[in-house]
Amino acid sequence: MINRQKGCHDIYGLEAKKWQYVMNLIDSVCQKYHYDYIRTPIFEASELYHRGIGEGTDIVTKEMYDFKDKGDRNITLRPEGTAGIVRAYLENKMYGEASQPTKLYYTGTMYRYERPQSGRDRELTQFGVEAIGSNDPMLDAEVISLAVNIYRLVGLKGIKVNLNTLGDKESRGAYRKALVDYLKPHIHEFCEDCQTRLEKNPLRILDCKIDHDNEIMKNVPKITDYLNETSKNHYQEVKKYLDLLDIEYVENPSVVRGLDYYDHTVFEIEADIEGFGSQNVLGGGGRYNGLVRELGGDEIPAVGFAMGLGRLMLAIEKENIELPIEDGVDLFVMYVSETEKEYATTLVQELRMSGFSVETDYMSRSLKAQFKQADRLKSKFLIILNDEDLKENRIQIKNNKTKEEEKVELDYILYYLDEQLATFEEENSECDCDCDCDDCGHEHHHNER
RNA sequence: GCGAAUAUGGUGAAGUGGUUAACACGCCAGAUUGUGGCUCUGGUAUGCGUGGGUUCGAUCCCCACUAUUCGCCCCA
Repeated sequence: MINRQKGCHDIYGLEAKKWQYVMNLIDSVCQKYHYDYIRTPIFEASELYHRGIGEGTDIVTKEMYDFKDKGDRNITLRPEGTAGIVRAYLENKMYGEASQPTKLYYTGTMYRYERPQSGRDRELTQFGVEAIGSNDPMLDAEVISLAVNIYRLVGLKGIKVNLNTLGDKESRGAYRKALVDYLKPHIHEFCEDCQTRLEKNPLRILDCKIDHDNEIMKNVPKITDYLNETSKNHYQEVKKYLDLLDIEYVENPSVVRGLDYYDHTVFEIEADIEGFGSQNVLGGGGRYNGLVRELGGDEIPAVGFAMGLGRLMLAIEKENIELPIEDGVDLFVMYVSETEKEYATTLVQELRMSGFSVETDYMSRSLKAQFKQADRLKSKFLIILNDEDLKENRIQIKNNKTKEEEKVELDYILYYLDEQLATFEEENSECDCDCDCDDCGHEHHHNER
């Protein structure tokens, strides 16, 4: 017996339906925001990530799935989406297209060699957007609002947006220097990791959980004091547009992000839900004005985010949100004799081609067991074939809710079923939630408790 | 990479150093000679993660390994 690999999952059944629902929601929201779908390869040249994500980052130093292919090329399974998208943007010269900025979205699996735990897998699915070619702060806000609105639309309540800015290169350099100067005399009091961070990536010390409560951290220099005019303005504008968009956020100077390519706006959206695991960041992103150049393009600004869909699913589960999932079938066709079975074969196909979702028996079940199976599948109507009826060119159709049965002439089956299903839907679509909304058409759902 | 917990049938889950390892769900059949969902009756399962050790005897005790889960680190 061969088992699934560590940190990977088989998604099927009800869970798979939930995924499909969320994916569809994402597609429709992105369409409204006018982001175009893009699909890039799951593996890329290793160098892309070394240059794109940053040589010193944890992802690159210890979490990448990389290997040599038969042609001796260094290959890496993508650990994140942005670098590949920017590569595609440059390679396909999207900057030359008439419509700018280039707004793209993707969903797909990413791979990181990590120790799995709640909310963290080796194969993870991310959804993300990238808007390349504009430095407009309104776009920063749009990207954040797109993420927030997706969480809102699935019905999540406990989300919190943490916002910060890293400033441009100049500001960040000045801040970095001030930070190192401030921390250096005390660094021996910090944890081992922070001691190495001081050299490699001092900003990361800000979100260290171990040293967070250290006295010294209370008076640590703030990035906001080191922003130059352009950086300060950009940040102010982003906040202005977020307010206009009615997106709540918390300014949190400890949000620094783990990938090197970020500058200016950075944000993280965390789950504020009881019982959620410690990996509570649902999504994050920001501006990365330096990345396109880093990967060989011109100086082209960009902004984006990514969210982990596995964590989103976890959040949906923890908040007991019931997604409006369609399951079950319209019709179950039952038969016993061989001639009935032959008729069932063609009837089932005809009904399916006419737009109904239809199931039948493949297990040589007794009639009784077929009734059970039909119930399990939540079949709305049952068709019970009978040689006697067939001789008289009619079939028996039973409403599985009211238990009413009717014999219907073969010529009228489609018409009859269309009509019956319509009234069935109507009778069973009454909203049983106790909300006060006017138009409870089940387009939305409610998770008030 | 580090730490902790767990490992019993299709599923959930009791339990014991010693004849046939509970119970529940599920599934199948019958009561109901072609109309189920409730009920009752019966049936079902090559099951104690793998490899060693202690013992007359191990699912139970010890060791190792593996896997899963949770946490650290880091990230989505």
